[in-house]
Amino acid sequence: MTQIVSFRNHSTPSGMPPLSVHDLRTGCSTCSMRELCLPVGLDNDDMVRLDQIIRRRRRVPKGHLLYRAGDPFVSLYAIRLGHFKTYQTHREGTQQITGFLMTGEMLGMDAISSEVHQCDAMALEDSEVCEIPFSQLEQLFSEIPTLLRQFHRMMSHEITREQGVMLLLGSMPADQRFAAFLVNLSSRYAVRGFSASSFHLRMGREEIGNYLSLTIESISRLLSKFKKMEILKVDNRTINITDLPRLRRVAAGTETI
Amino acid sequence: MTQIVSFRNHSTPSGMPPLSVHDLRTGCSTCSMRELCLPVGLDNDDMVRLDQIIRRRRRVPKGHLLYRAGDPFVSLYAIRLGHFKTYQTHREGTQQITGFLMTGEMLGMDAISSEVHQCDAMALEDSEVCEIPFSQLEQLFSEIPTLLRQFHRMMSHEITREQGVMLLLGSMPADQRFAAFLVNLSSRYAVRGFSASSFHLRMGREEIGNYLSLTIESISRLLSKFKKMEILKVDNRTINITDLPRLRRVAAGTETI
DNA sequence: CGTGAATTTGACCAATCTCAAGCCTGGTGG
DNA sequence: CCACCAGGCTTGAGATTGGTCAAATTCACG
Repeated sequence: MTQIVSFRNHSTPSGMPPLSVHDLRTGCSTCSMRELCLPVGLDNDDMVRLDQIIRRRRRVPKGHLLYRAGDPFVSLYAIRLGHFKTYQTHREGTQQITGFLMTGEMLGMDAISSEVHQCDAMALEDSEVCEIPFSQLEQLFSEIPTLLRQFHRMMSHEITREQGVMLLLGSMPADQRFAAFLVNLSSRYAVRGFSASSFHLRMGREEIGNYLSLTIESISRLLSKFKKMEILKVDNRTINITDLPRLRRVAAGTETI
Repeated sequence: MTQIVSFRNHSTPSGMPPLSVHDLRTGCSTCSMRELCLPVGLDNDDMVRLDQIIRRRRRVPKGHLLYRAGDPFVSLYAIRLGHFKTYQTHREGTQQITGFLMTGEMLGMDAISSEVHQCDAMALEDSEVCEIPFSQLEQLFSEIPTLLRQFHRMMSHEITREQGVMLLLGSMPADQRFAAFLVNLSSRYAVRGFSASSFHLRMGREEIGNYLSLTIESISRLLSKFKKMEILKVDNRTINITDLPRLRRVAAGTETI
């Protein structure tokens, strides 16, 4: 692992072509399940069956909840378009964000065990998801072994991702955490065919701080520090990484500030 | 969730009878996979097929590695007896412990996605595991749907557990973290039919500190503090919880110290 | 332009770490 | 059986990172 932290890594196996704008417009082709099956030799019949299940779409406007903690678990959701955050709520009020998810990533896997959703999932912008009824998916597993295998990879990948966050929260100082966060976003946008160096933050400083267990003030100070170091330019929520290699070194702890 | 933190929760669905000493002596009956299938109506035939796969046992002496990061992923392991820790290694030297596992719990699920183990697994005492070759398990999935469903629950449960640790590392002060750690151990021993109030720590202060992202000194001070508060008694690595309700309140943050 | 929310910046504070010393404890050899 | 040693643990004092509080600034948007 050259990159120690891997927040929510893209769910796409490496080697997969990045999504094109065309993909974003046609059917459910950005759904994780479908994506994941393309490179592993599902035949056309299988694809059709998969599509029959995941065809249902649902729009979620900015700020609205896709599901909330306590809801019965019925479906997994693959993000077709947009961004989400997942968070758990403590005692009245305090929330802890457990992940930021983008196009092609999957929501709801943590609910399989208890059959109840463990967190809220909120759209950070107007978004659209594919609903995948889990019981139907399970049926399909028996018919399409490849699909099952990919599903296992996704679950396992989520476990690995969370271990990365544990590592980050557990043993990185603030600057390293934040750098790792930015590097992670950058890679995930790159995989999706967007710029790795310039992107728009869909979440506010407060949400970033919450996720990284830092205060909003710390995030702000770190942004200023990175700006001064000429690692990046900031225009409100637009980030422009001017020295990605250095940012990576900061994230890795190789370069102390 | 009354108990906010759920480190490595027991993998047994609630309502399952705790393991008896008898269980510990007969065959592979403590393997997670087997355990998990008992209450969900696997018939005898299925059970036999499962046993054929998981029959292979392996002893791991204290301090030895079951697998190490980078090893190719071949099997999952269910702990038959003993305790393990899993940890990732940073740059030369530093390690971050990601979990402590006990009898009946499963190791290796994080390796499915990459087909390479992501962490080292070391025995904290002389231990014994059942080896479950994953490819054979996959074959069995198609024959025994119930088994597959249980497997998904286990994966999902691991995701939930890690979210709990994220919550813990992200938003709890030191005393709360350590209390949560002890409450968690206590519950897991209770489920296994051991005393909830008195148990032996298999890991040193340093390992606890590493897991909770606290220094060894902090752990030591917290032990002293809890002793003074008459929440517990400590004799070396033997913990005796004298006021579990209060410890729970500290863990929950209800009772500030 | 005006208004409230989000962000930035500064000064100070507190939780936790670091460093350093001393203390048990269990194992070993005389 | 006892003394000694090494490793792990405890305790104290001071340093640091990141948090808190407060004020100033900028931005989004009507």
